[in-house]
Amino acid sequence: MVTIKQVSEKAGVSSATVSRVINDTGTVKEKTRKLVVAAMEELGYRHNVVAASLASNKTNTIGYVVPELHGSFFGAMMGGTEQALRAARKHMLIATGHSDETIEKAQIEALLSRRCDALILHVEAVSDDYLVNLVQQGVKLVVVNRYIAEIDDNCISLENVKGGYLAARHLLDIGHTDIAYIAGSLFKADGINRLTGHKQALGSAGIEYDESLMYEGNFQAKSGAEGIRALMARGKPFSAVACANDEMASGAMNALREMGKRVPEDVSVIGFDNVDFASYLSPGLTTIDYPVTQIGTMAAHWVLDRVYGKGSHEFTHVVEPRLILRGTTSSPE
Amino acid sequence: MVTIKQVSEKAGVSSATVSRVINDTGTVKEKTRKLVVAAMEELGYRHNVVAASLASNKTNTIGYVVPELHGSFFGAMMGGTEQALRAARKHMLIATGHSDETIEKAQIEALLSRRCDALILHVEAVSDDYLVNLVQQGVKLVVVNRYIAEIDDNCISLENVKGGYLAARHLLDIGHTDIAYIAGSLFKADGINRLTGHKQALGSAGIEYDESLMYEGNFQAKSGAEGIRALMARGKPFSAVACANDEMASGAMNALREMGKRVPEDVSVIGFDNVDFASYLSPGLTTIDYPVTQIGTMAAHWVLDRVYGKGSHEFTHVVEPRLILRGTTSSPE
DNA sequence: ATATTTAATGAAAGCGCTTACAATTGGTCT
DNA sequence: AGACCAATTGTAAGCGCTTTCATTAAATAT
Repeated sequence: MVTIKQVSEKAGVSSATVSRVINDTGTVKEKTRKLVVAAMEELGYRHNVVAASLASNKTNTIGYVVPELHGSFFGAMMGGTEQALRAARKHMLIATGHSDETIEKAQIEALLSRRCDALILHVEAVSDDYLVNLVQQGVKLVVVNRYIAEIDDNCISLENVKGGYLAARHLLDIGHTDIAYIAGSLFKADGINRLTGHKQALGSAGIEYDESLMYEGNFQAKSGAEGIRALMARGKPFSAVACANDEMASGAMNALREMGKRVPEDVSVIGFDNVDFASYLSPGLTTIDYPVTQIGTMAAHWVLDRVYGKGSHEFTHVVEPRLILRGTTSSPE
Repeated sequence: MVTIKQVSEKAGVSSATVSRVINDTGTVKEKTRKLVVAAMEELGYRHNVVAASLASNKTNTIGYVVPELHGSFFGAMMGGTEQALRAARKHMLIATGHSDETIEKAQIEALLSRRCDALILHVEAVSDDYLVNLVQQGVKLVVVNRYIAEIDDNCISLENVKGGYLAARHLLDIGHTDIAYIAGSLFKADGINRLTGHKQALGSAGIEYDESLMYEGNFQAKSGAEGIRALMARGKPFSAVACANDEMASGAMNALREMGKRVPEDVSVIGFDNVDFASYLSPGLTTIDYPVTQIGTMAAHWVLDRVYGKGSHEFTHVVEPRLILRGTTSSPE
């Protein structure tokens, strides 16, 4: 492997000067710069970022923890981050936490051992205190999709409550009064918050929330179908069902059809997230947009600004959900 | 930041010994090991992997280049890799190539500068020669979804031709003879190969391939819809359409419905890839399974075996597509 | 008890870079 | 021409670890 030393000898300068042209720091006369560049090319020099990181105490690497890699959700988020980071020549070290506290902590620890300059965390199992503590220790991190008051500047989150509200509000607006709800896992913040918003909308319309019209799923398509079957079995009629995410909504749609119900003529369905396949369904799924790519981009901007000082300060800490109207909702007959 | 030196002083041993307990190399008496561990905990020591990498000339990091991060395809692939790698305490540095030669090369170069022990590449724009050359320079890499004869041991690919064949074969088997084809971008190998398989199946059934029943899309849902409209406009009747991926198939299904055609009664549709939302469509999309997670896992096994010598040799270089029967195909009326 | 192995530790030389700081060069101004 | 300042380059001390080799301690053999 060619080193900076060899390049410096070939170019007849000191290694400090070679370092200067590589990093474009300090002042180097154009003539010597060319000399160095020529030497690098001739020797086939490849910069050793590991050594540079050790010496400079900077890795230009961002650690990223997400629950899972499969599915389209986290890919969209990371895609937003990557695009913004690439322009600044930063790289991403990716790890999955599997919504398990031990794994999440181990992954964060591993990323810190690798001296990531900053972390972007979509973690679900680790406690607020743990994260607050990290920040107090001086770890640069952004928490995504989670709000923690003590470190609110480090958080970027969606107003899940509002999203839940918006979905129910839409169904109410077009005339539904008997509205079922298929919730996500209620041990997750998203699951609870979306349901809370749903209840608020019902309340504001003077409709009492009925526990027997709620089914707790687990955010997977299958549980959406199971939810419909369970709900129907309870015998309580409903003309619309709000689901805590699009996967469950698609499962619900299929189950409804299997039971001979038409969507939206017999039952309206609304999802949450607006994942890419929502528009592929037929009819297209009415849903609540979770601007996931935008959140990923904002996390990147936070890091660029706060950690590398290249900021344009282009970020907000709370993003707004909004209704995406497609074909799975209509007024009750 | 606490260093190995400070730990060694606190524990009353040399830094070499501390290094030995951290890496579990060499022989350390149980008693001194405990001493060291206690000192590490007391001081809150965090191993500096960057320094370790420089000294050992190993980063335990695998560089990963994929075309894009969004969509569910690459997430599934990386998920397979991550799971296998995590068990071996390796990490993934992720970069996107955007199917652009300049970007792909720059990303590969960047990952090499960061001294990744190995690369996993899903690249589309870079030439075969370029990759062969890298291998000859001693770069450890796996090329995914691409076959290059000179470095066949470094390749893991799907038999795309066979997949295309299987899809058409299925349509033929259930009685279709007028079969349209919506191709992927034909400047990509996948696009060409899948179409080639399609043609072969037609040929083997004694049916002549008709250019006017082929539409070149671009792998996006929208182009599937456009394909249907273009095909219908040509006036040539068809009772089935094979699509080069699931996104286009879903676009095609929606366009067919908009034009008053039922799927599968009027027109059968078959996709390719078996992405996660294929089963969410209604009816479920009949498609060709591309075992993407498995491919990701195999890439990891290749690296573990060839680069770290932890191999169980659990990998094959070619994976087989297979038919997934759901509800979008049926015999013509 | 002494010689011979083997296990456990330490000393110290890097790994390839960055970055004060010092030294040199080349102008510019009186 | 002499003084002064800015631009350019070099010197050398780390960054925090791994690893070879030498050394010492412990175990086994004779």
